[in-house]
Amino acid sequence: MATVKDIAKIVGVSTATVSNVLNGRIGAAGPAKTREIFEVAESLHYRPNSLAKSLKQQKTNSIGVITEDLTVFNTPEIVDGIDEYCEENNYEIILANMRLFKRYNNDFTDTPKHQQLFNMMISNMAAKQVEGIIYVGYHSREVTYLPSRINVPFVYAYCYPKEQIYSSVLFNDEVAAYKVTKLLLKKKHKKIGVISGPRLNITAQWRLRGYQRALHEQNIPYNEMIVCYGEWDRENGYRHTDELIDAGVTAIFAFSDRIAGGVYKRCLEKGITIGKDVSLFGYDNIDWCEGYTPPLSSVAPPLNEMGRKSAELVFTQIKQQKMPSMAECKPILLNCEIYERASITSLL
Amino acid sequence: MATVKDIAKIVGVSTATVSNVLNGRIGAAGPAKTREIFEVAESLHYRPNSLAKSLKQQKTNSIGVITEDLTVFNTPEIVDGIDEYCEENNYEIILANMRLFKRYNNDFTDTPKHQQLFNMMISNMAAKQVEGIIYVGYHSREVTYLPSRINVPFVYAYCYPKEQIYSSVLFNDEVAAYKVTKLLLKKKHKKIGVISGPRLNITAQWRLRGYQRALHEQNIPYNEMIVCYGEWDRENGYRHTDELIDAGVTAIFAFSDRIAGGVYKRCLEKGITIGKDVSLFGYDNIDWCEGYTPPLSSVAPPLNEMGRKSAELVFTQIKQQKMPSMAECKPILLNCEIYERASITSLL
DNA sequence: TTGAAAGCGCTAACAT
DNA sequence: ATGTTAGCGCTTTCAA
Repeated sequence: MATVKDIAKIVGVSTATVSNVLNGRIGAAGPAKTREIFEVAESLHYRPNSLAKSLKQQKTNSIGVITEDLTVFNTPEIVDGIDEYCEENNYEIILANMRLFKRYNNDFTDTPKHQQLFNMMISNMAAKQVEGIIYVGYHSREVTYLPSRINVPFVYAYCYPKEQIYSSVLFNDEVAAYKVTKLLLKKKHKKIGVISGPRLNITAQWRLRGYQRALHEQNIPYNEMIVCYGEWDRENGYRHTDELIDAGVTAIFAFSDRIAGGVYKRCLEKGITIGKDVSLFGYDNIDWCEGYTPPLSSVAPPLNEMGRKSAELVFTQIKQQKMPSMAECKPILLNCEIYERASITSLL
Repeated sequence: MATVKDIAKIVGVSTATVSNVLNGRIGAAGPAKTREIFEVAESLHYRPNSLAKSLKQQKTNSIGVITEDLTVFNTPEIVDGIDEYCEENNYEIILANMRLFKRYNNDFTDTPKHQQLFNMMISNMAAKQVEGIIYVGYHSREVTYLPSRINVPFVYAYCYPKEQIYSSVLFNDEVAAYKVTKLLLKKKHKKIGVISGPRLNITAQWRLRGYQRALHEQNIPYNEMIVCYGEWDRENGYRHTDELIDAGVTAIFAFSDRIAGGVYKRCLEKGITIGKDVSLFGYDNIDWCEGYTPPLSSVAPPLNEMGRKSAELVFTQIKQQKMPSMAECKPILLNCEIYERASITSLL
């Protein structure tokens, strides 16, 4: 690679002049020399060495992004949002992927091993002099990892820290579930079954709360007999369809699209037509929603926006040159979008 | 951030000694000093500045990964494979995402604008002193972009360059389609319909060739009446189901899982049971294959392996210190895996 | 308008 | 066993 020195030698000026000219300092050299410097730089395919530049300037214009697992379906879209925002602000991303799924055989309990890997990644980022770090979870949850003695802005996306001393960006499950339930109520559904994720899952709990609030507003008593729990998978939906149908629900709110997939399957077997005999709502708005017959109504988390917002927070903190206050570290909850498709119908 | 200088000052030795000790040069200092250096480094939370280190050593231990679009379904898994291999070799990834889809409204013809963006990305990577670059396409195809005057190893993954002067890694569509067809033939299907992607698409053409070869081996004449073309989407599958069924096919080979999705939909409407009345094979092995009723048989491209292989090629070239020969630049075609699920059945 | 020189943090050849 | 020194490529005072 050609260096400023090479150019300086050829043109017969000092490296300082070359640097100044190339960086657009007007009047750094006479017009003739200026042009020559550009020409030589061009012909040598000169590219400033960003390592040297950053080292000198003590500024890298880069932020680190640590993903728990890049291959988990929502992650790339969040990273994309971060990337987009960074590009607009002339920053670059250093990406590190923990590969939690493959590395630990899907064991996601936060073990010391995880903590160690986490520390390593942070350490690496610090070594690269990133000006901020965004930690992208694979799924909305509380993570126990805290960056130890880090002196750069740190933001959690799609997850939140045990202690609220760092910012985090999530989406509002309660409001989304409230909206969905209200929508179903408006369509005259009075008996709305729920197939939730695990009972202890915080996300599931928030969604349930939104569901309850909507019912409450309409003075419909909460009936726990038509609320089922299980994993986030198809199997769960499949298993609980019968009891909900038997209980006489006219609509089912599945807390994930995969769960909804199980409902489709079971209904097909039972000869029940979704969108006619029973209404169905999912959650996540995965690609395949449009692929179901009929297409599945669903809740779309604002993934791209979460990415952008996280980046925005990081930049704000970079500019402020100080850690955010406790108050500023309250998780930011963005709103989801509700997609109404043929899987739901109005009664009457 | 603490530096070697800080440590040196506190311990009362030279920076050289600190550096040597910290880098494990045994006997670089007496046991007492050695221990003290480590202690001080620890207490200062010292992290060597990798910019300075790389600059000095003229070696970054990093390779660049340029994705056409990180959010396109197959991309993350490929990147994951690259990442995995790099980690094993103590290299790191610098990721840059072109965001082709969002940036250009899904216009994927290789325009001058694309070329310009491509050059910018390469240029950026070069500035960061990456030791090699992997370009990850969003879909198997020929790309016209060539890295101009790059002096580091360059490998195309999931796409291949116009001129074969760089390595590329893809998967073998012909062999995969051959295997699928052969499998269906073995199950006594004689009349196997095809719903292909666009007629001019190179991938579609290779798959069709595999299909034809398998038929040819069994002396079954190729019947173009039962081969349909269209987009890679559900609509295409939906539209062509009737004519294939009417033509009396007992099995349908859809060249993408999304196309297969359309077949499911139409069959559901017609009261035809897939996996019983008609067998169905897809391609891509998307997550949702297991979600269809019955689960869709499909072809899984070796994404992770493609990533690993690309990285391997880069490392080989880095070690060789020279550009690969033309012969070495023949595209590497990895084999896909065939997943047989309940969507196909044996006749008799 | 131009350049000399210092220095970012680190390492490595070469003293001592 | 430990230190001196030079230098990676760049920017940036400060001086001429």
